Amino acid sequence: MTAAPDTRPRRRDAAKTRRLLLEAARDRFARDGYNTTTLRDIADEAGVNVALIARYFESKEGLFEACLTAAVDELRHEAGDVALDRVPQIIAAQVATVGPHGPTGQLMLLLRSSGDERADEIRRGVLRTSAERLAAAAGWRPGDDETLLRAQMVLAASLGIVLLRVSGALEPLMSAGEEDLSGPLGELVGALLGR
Amino acid sequence: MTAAPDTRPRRRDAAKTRRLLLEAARDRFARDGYNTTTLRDIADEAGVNVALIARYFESKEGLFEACLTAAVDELRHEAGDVALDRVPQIIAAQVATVGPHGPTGQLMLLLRSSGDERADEIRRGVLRTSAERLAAAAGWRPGDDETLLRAQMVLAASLGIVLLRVSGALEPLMSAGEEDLSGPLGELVGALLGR
DNA sequence: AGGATAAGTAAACGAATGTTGACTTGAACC
DNA sequence: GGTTCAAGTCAACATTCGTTTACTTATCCT
Repeated sequence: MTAAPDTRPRRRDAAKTRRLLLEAARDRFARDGYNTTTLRDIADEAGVNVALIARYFESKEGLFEACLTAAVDELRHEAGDVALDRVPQIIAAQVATVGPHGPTGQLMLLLRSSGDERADEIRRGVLRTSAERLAAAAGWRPGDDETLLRAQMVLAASLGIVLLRVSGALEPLMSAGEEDLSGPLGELVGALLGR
Repeated sequence: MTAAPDTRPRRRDAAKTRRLLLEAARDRFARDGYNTTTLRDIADEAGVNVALIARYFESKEGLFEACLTAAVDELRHEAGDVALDRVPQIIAAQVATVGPHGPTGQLMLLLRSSGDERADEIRRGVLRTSAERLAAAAGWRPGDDETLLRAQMVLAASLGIVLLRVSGALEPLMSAGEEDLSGPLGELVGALLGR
């Protein structure tokens, strides 16, 4: 019997607690912002000790940075090059799945400033490449500032909708489903990045 | 010589320092959010002593609430009932004047949560009536959820653009002027609340 | 079985923050 | 001029937060 990977749940599992911390941190950071969220809140929500954050993520900024890069990976995985007419559906799906207590609040992380220079750098990079990918779907070539501006406005609109949904308590926007959003979003994208 | 109101600058002027504190607080709250901003920062920026905040505004939450109501008054003053085709210009003007160090960051206050229940109540009220006024310009009547949803999406888009301009460092969106924004905004509004 | 090592815990530190109270100073009024 | 009271200052408080340190306990290896 050679080395079969042990799949039994271990009472002490570094990878698991690290993952629990990361998930809890993403939820809290996305919902409440960087400065409002305390490490003790995160640790409690993950059910582990506060000191473990320092062990696994060095510091609070390190944890936030890990949240950002994790979100970046998921987003990158999700969307490659897409056709323009599928953009509204994708945005609607992303926006709709972000409820006040929803699981996928990655988008919100892009708006939550930490003050940390490196985290801000990552954040800017994600926003910039997202806008460029969006613009590219509308036939953007480097130098075409008008199209890029419009793509950034689409991105800004999407983020604004997410923000109001998670923290705004505006009806009917908050409880609107993907099917309610995709229509108006389609017209919005069509108007800005036009057919 | 009867009681002519004394217009000479007084070395000690309660109303003036109160105003200085309020302006400094609005700038910092709008730019950095509630929890990130410290009372000592605000007092330093206003050039007065920290303890005066407690005297004039009771507490930090009281100060934030004062900022919100002040912003509400200005916004209410600014826009009564307007025709739909003038909406994009108004939004563009509001959005354009909000630079990273600009003076009028009232809109951002609507997104900065304080956690305080009464402040959140005010915030929700402003957002709700703004959306309804916007919807009314597009012929909305109570019960018409589709139009209201679209008006809220316009509002969300505007706030998202402001947010990315003040904290995003996205070019060309950040340095776009009112004349660059009014065109695309017009198409956005037209598409969502459209004729 | 027994030690070695990683995983987890508990408690405390220093710094920063909101808030409070006593004190000082300037201006208005007699 | 002297009194009075608001306007402004100073210093300290109790908490909270991020972080560190020393300690305990479970799991793996020989």
